[in-house]
Amino acid sequence: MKNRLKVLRAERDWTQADLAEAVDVSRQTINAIEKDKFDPSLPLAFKFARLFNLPIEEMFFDEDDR
Amino acid sequence: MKNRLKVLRAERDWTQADLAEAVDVSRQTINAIEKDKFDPSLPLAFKFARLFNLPIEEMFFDEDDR
DNA sequence: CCTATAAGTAAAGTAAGCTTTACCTATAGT
DNA sequence: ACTATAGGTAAAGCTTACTTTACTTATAGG
Repeated sequence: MKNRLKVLRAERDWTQADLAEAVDVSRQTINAIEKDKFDPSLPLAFKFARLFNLPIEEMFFDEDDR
Repeated sequence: MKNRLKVLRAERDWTQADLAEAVDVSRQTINAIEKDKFDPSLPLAFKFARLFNLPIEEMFFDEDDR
């Protein structure tokens, strides 16, 4: 599972810590997701979607889908 | 997190076992998700989305969103 | 050179997702 | 009444998501 978090963050000039606070997880969790260490839970994916006002499918990409 | 799996299944006349097989999880997992015992992982949500050809946000609903 | 800030990473622990086995209940058909 | 099929549920165990603490590296500004 790939994602666009780093870019979306950059567009807003947010740090990993800023984003972590915004969706209420630890900074390490954001780092791990950006580095593809693991996938976010579905509830967390919804939080990102709401925060960035984007559909989940436009921020997270299932490898199998292509 | 609520979901429309039961309805989507009914529309296709599929059993929980059928759906489980289609997305490659156990029947108990489908049952638990339908009964809101837990949320699916994001990868599993993507599988449902692909299977039913629907955006994730049209099958799963974040309670906080309203 | 020193300091501050951002990012990367690792270890240990808890919590949530998911599996397997197994049993129980409900409904429908014979 | 018996059988088959679908759904509900529970326990034990494994894997993955996430936390906390803590150390490291990179960059930029004084």
